[in-house]
Amino acid sequence: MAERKTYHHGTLRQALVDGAKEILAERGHDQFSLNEVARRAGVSTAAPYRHFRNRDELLSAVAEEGYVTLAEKLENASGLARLGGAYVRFAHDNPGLFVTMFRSRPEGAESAAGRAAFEMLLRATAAAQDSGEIATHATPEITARSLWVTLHGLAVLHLQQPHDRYGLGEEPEQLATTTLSALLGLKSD
Amino acid sequence: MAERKTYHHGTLRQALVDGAKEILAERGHDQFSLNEVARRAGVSTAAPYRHFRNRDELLSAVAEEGYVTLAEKLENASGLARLGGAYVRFAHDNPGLFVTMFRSRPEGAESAAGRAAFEMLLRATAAAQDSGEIATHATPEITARSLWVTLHGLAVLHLQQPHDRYGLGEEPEQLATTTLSALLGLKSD
DNA sequence: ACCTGAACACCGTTCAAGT
DNA sequence: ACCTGAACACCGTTCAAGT
Repeated sequence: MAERKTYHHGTLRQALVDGAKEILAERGHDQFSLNEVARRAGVSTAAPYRHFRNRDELLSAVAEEGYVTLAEKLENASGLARLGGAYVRFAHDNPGLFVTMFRSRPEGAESAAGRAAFEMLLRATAAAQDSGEIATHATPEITARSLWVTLHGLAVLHLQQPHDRYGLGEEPEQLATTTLSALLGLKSD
Repeated sequence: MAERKTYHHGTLRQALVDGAKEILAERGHDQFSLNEVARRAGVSTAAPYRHFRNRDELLSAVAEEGYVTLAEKLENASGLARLGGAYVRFAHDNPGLFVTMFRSRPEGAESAAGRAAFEMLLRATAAAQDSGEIATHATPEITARSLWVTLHGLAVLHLQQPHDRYGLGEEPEQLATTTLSALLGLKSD
């Protein structure tokens, strides 16, 4: 807990992560540049390499924070339909961050927050099965995983084709409700 | 239909498309380089710009051929489970091409082959509804779209996490069957 | 310990010039 | 009409050198 002093910057590492998030929000994942992150932080292009092994490792740190935020959003949603809506909403509101989260290769250990997000979906699935809201022979794990897969596909395709082409709706919440309803016969509320 | 002679190359345009496919298969979408395509074709890095406006337009041409191949694969599959298996199998066997297909922004007009692929899923969905194999209140269009979304999510997540983490299986066909069964109660055959 | 300055190989793209 | 050669701005990454 000793007070640390850094040469030019207080906490360059976090400044880089924050700057990366800014660029992702402004320009998207495809236009992300490590050199630009350094420029925004006011340091040389070599400076980030004191804190991250390479560009991908910085993006992994960004992704990890993204998973934490996503898990928070999901916590505030109850029920399968709202959970699904929150997932697609997150992707819709943070496209660059969302794409980054699912591009960064989780080497070995998996994100704890990412795991926590899945656990929420798992609990909601088990509850919906217990209450008879959804009827499936599959285990809660397999069912929840299948739902995750569906929500992820919905988010990904929505980011590429934001306009409504198949009557699923335009708004993230509507997309999730319509899709889950079509597959599971889930009630909208 | 006049015989055309090109300076150094017979049909550079197709050579570039083919070379791009090779690189995508060898190195994947992230490592794709337009300059390397030119190098492989034995032309200068400026030559591709006689045939494509830019890098993205070449990748769009590649994507279009990918949709044609995908539609062919789907044609040889009958029933929802086999269609789904063929979709995930295609992504599994051609990851670089698959990613390219869903990154290239369809400006205005949509791929005819991509539309044809969806039509096949739509017909299989309607048939499954008619036979009572699947029971859902939703229209065939919305149901088919929801299934497409699911298969796409399955393919995307499988490419990132090829190992079996949730008991859905390892093989593309198994993944599709397990997932569709969990959501729809679809019979494996 | 942390950052700079300068370099390297590479990228996408442009444009005058060659045939 | 089609391609080359050379240039431009930019990228990710490395490394000796500064403080």
